[in-house]
Amino acid sequence: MKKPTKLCWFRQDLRLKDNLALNAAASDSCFLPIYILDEVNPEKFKLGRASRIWLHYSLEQLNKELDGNLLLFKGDPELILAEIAKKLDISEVYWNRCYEPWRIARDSRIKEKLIDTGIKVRSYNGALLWEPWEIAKADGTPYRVFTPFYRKGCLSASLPRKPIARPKNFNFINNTDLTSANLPSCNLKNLELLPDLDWDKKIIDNWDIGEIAAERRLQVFLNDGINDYKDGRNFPSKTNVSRLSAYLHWGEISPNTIWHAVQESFKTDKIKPELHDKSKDTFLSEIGWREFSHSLLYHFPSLPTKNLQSKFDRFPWQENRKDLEAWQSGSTGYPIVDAGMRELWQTGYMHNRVRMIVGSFLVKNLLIHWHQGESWFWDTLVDADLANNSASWQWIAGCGADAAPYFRIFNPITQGKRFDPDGDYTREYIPELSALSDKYLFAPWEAPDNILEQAGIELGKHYPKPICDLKLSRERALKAFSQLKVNP
DNA sequence: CCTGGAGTTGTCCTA
DNA sequence: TTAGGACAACTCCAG
Repeated sequence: MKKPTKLCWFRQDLRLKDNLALNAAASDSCFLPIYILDEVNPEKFKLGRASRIWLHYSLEQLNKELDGNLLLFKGDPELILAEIAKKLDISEVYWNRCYEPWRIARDSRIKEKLIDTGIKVRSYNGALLWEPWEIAKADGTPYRVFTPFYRKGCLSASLPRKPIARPKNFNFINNTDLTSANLPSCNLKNLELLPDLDWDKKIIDNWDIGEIAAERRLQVFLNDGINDYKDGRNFPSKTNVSRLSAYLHWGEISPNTIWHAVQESFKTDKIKPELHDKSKDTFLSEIGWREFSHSLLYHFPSLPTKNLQSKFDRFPWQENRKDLEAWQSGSTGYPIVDAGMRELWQTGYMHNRVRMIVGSFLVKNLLIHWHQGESWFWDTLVDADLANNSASWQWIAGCGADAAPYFRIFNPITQGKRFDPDGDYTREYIPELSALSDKYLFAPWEAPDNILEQAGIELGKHYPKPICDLKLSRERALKAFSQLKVNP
């Protein structure tokens, strides 16, 4: 009699460490690890281009860690899993849960089907510190404000589970069985995840992708970044942010691993305890924001498409192709905005402080709908995440949960001066302005002609003139927002 | 049901 | 030069 085979379906948990589904599937007997690229079920939110690049290299790494035993498929998981189960006599199927509404629907369908055919199915929490349905107010309804969600909901709930070790060894299904089953698997190249243009080269130059790289990144952050996180995180040229977002999204590191590693690293550190504690708490609360976004998406599945505050449905957004393209390409004429948008295009990432600046600029100064920003970020960020992306765009637009008040309109000149005081970040991404002094760096149109000339800049030729007037666009936004008042 | 306090990240004007 | 208040009103949350 053949040994029963257990299947581990990798999804957004591309790691061996702290992977509950993997440990369950690989505990004994025969083990089959698979990944399925599903381009059938997601309707609106198919993977963006940057995400596809990241996924390509993540799968390559994961396959390496599994000694080349990861099977890849492309298509509808429901059909593929049924075929594998039938051909290989699969007895048990394991995965870690995902929380996008379309995945929840798909996975419950699949679970039901598999159980119907007599297969044992188990799913685990591998992506969140607390399940969205566990955190609720006393009356059972979900939180809509971050602070009570985090302090009362999360921190007073059970402590996050400690990470578990990776399985010691794998008993992969043998090759003869696999070959004779003739599964419709394909190689990495056939998944066609890489774009036609050379864009991916720039992106991978900036990142080491995969589980091992994620752990290294965490160590770098714990050694250098986190100590001055509270203040340093606001400065895009400093190295105080973790840059773990993409790894977290793809599950190359678990939030539990990060949470407990941070706690541990502070236990042993005796320098400047009060500052450290503030930095520690601030960083952990950012993990809390990730939990909050996922909770919002879970309880309000229309978060990616509909204003959480429906009074925003009558907001007078402007259609403006030209302005949108200027924003996307980093040619608005506002250096800190353009630096951010170019960082995004060149690296697949943007520093959080700058995300807020470019978001505020799009939504408030240009009055362009947050959907446009959301979808550009979705396409170009390596950390594109449905929950974080939609919750954050709604937040900056003012229509989200616990959102920024409407009068909070970032001034790109002030923000540039305050958070990039030496201009290092801005000059890195806008080299054509590098010879311009700090004084005019964030408002080059204010520089006298001779200063511009000395710096070798002709506005409108080497660098664009600003596409809108800050004062006027601010007033226009305030007026637009005032139309939403319930009792004018 | 009522009530009081509070709500990630800002800007601008005025004294 | 700098510190403090206005910018509005609303909803959320907990006691």
